[in-house]
Amino acid sequence: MSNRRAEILEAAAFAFFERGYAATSIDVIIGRIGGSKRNIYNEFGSKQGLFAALVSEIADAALLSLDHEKFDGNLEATLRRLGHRLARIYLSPSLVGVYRIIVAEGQRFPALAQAFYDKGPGRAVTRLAEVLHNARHAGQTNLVDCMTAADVFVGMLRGNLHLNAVLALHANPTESEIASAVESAVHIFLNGFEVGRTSDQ
Amino acid sequence: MSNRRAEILEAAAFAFFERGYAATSIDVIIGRIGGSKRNIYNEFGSKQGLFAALVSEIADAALLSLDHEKFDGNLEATLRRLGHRLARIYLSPSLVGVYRIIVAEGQRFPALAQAFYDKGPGRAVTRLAEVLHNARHAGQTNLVDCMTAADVFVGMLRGNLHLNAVLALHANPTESEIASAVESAVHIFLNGFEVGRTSDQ
DNA sequence: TTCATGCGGTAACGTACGGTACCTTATCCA
DNA sequence: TGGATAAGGTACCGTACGTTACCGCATGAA
Repeated sequence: MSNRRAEILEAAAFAFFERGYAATSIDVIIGRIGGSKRNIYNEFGSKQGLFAALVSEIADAALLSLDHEKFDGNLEATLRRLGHRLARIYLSPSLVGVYRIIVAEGQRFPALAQAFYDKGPGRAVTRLAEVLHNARHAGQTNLVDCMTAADVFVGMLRGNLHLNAVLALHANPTESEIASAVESAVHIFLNGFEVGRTSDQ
Repeated sequence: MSNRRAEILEAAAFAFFERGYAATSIDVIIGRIGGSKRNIYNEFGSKQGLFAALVSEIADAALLSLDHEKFDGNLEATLRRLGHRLARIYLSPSLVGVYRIIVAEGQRFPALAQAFYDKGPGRAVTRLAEVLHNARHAGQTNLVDCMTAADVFVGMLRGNLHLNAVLALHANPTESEIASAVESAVHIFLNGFEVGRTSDQ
């Protein structure tokens, strides 16, 4: 894991995220950090190999922090905490960038799309399903289909702010926007939209 | 609105959806339907112009059917019907195709991304907010923030199946998968996940 | 010190792209 | 029927890309 390798990956991320996969040239990437294209071809073999390494690295690193999430005895608090973390991950520039390109190139690189899903959203769903499973064992819920429930919750979180981020319609959601989106998701997930809703405005 | 124009747009859609914007050449598009590149450049001016026309047309046509949706006195039934229609729209190959490319190119064509959102997801949210507003006037609900509620509901629907479709991980969701996703979304939106949940399995 | 080995830089190759100049052909009005 | 006008086809231009051949240079062993 040389330093040069990391340097190349960082420059590649910057370039790919800015211009997309097809529109980014090896020359531009190497132009950012100096040196020659041989650096890239010696290390990654091809443009495709460089991109695959980048996707793998970013998706893996982004979701890693979720693995330490545990059910702490309070389902609502756990959902809120996990939701916050997940929302922040999904809105992080690097994951949004990878998402954009994977979406565009998924059909041409099916293995990459699958790997991205497994390391990213798939892992989030699995992790949440485990949390819900533990909560059921602790008597905090009696829902049976933990996997579907996790799917829905993760989908809600992604739906709220992710589309805007992905389409680059708004620069950055504020902290309070994120908090409010997570709050809505948790509340609806547990109670539905109306029941016990704090009537704002 | 000549026939030739429609023919070009259809071929362009096919090519763009298959290979992405940057990787699709004018030659390939015209190769599908015969003739010469002058047809495209006379009608659309540039590759960008062709793509913009395509996005506008597809996003506009896809969401058009939503404009006839009305609140019919039963909120749950209305949500279910609107949800079904929306899910089908979001999963339609043409909208998935446009979404893929818009996501990838949104940063370089901000106006296109905005237009896509306004004609697509934005219109869906607005339409649903109106339905909820009417439902409130009819006494079927007392929720106050119709816009946020609509946002969440649309997000839930998108979250469930859309990601899989967009990443091309599964060929086509079955009718029953769509129905079950809509059912989950409606149920959770109204009641939360557990309350009164039909215990499947 | 010498020689082998492998990496880094340069320059180029072959290809393919978006766009256009130019010529041909069809269409339409008088 | 004849002439003008627009559209279609062909061939090409300049450019830029991914990749590689080739060469110099540093490094480490003997």
